[in-house]
Amino acid sequence: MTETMSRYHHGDLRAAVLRRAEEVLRESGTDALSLRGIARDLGVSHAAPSAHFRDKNALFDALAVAGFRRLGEVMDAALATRGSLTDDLVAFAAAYLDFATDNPALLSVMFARKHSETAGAEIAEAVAAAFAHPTALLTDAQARGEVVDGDPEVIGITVLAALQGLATFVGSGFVTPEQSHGMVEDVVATLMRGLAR
Amino acid sequence: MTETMSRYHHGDLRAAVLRRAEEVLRESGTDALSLRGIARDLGVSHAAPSAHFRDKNALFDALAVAGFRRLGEVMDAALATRGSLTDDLVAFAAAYLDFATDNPALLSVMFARKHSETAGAEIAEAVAAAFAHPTALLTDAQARGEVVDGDPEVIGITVLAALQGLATFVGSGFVTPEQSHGMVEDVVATLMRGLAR
DNA sequence: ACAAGAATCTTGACAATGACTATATCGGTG
DNA sequence: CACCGATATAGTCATTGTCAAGATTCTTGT
Repeated sequence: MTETMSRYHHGDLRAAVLRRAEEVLRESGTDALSLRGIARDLGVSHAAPSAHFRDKNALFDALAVAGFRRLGEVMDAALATRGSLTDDLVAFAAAYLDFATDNPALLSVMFARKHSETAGAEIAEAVAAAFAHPTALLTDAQARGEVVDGDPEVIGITVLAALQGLATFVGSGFVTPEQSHGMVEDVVATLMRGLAR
Repeated sequence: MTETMSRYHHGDLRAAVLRRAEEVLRESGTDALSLRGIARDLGVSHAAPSAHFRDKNALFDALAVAGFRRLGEVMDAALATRGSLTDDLVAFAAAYLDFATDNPALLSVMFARKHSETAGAEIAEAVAAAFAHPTALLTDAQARGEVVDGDPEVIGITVLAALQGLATFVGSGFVTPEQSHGMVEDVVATLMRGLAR
C-alpha cells in the first residue's frame, strides 16, 4: 500500500494530489492552488490529475469532504474525555478554533458555495458525521436537563454558528488567533448564561 | 456628476467597474468575476480597469470595503426604529441574514483572507463603522442593566459571530434561506436566555 | 490662452492556467 | 496471452491577469 512511490508513471495519485493540495492550501492559500502546479510538484504530467478529478471543482469538493472528515476527527478527539458540559464545550470550541487557525484556507473551501450537486450529498454526509459528536453533546445534556428545552436543531446550530463565525473572524484577520484563544472560555460562558440579565 | 455616461472613451470607470463587479458577484459568483469580462461588459479595453485597480486583489479589497459600507447601511436601517432589546436583535439579525442571502459571494469576499496590508486598514475601518450600531445596541443595553456584565467586546463578538456563522451556513447551502428566516427568532431567544437551565 | 504634466484609456504582448482530444502504457481478467 | 478498462502523456486551445509602450483627455500653473 505504501510501497509504490512512482517506480513507473503509476502510483496512487488522487491521494497524493489531495495531500499536496492540502499542503498548498495551508502554506500558500486558495488561489495559489493549481492543478498544473500540483502535477508539477508530484512529477506527473499536467493532465494526470484529470483522471481522478474531472474538474477543479471536483478537487475542491474532495478537499471539502476530507476537511470535514479531519475536522470531525479533531472534535472527536477533543470530546474523548468528558467533564462538565461547560468544560466539554470549551474543549470542543478550542479544537474547532485550532483547526480554523491551522487551516484557514481549507475551512473556507469547506464552506464555499459551489459544490456540485452530486458532491453535495457526499459533503452533507461528511458534515453530518463531523458534527454528530458535538450535537450529541448538547442533546445528551438536554436529555439530562442541563440545557434549556427547545428545538435541538436550533440550539446546535446556534452554538456551531457562533464557533464558525468566530473562526471566520480569525481567518479574515479581524480577530487574532491569540485573541480567539483568550476568548474561548468567555464566549462559551456567554453562550451558557445568555445575554439577558 | 451624472451627465457623463461615456460620450468618448472616458467616464467614471471605477464606480462602473465596482457596480458591474457586484452584479456579476450576485448573479454568477466569485469565480465568474474577471477583470477582462467586466471591461468587456462596460465596453472599454481589457486593461482599462488597471488604471483604477492595480490588481485583481485591489478590486476585491474595494468590493469588501463597499460591501461593509452597504452592510452597515442595511443594519442601520434595521435599527432605525427601536423596540425591546430582543426585538431589536431580531430585526438586526434578520437584516444581516437577508444581506447574506442576497449577496453570498460578496459576503465571502468581505471575509476573505487576502486583503493587502494597505487595504487592511481601510477595511478594518469600514468593518468598525458597519458594526458600530449593533455593538452600541448591546453596550447601551448593558449600561441600562438589561444585559449581563462582562467584556463588551466578547459579548458583541459572540452575537456577531453567531450571525456570521449562520450566514456562512446559508451561503454554503447547509441551511436554506427559509430555514434561517424561520430560525432567527429562536436563535436570538437562545442567545438571550443562554443554554444552561 | 496655452503648454506641461498627470490621469486615463488603448493596443499589443506574454506566461500561466483549466479544459479538451488523441495516444500510449499499465494492470487485471477471461 | 490477448483484451480492455484504468491511468498517464503529449499536444492544443481559449481565457485570464499582468505588464509595457503609446495615444488621448483632463487639469493646472503661468
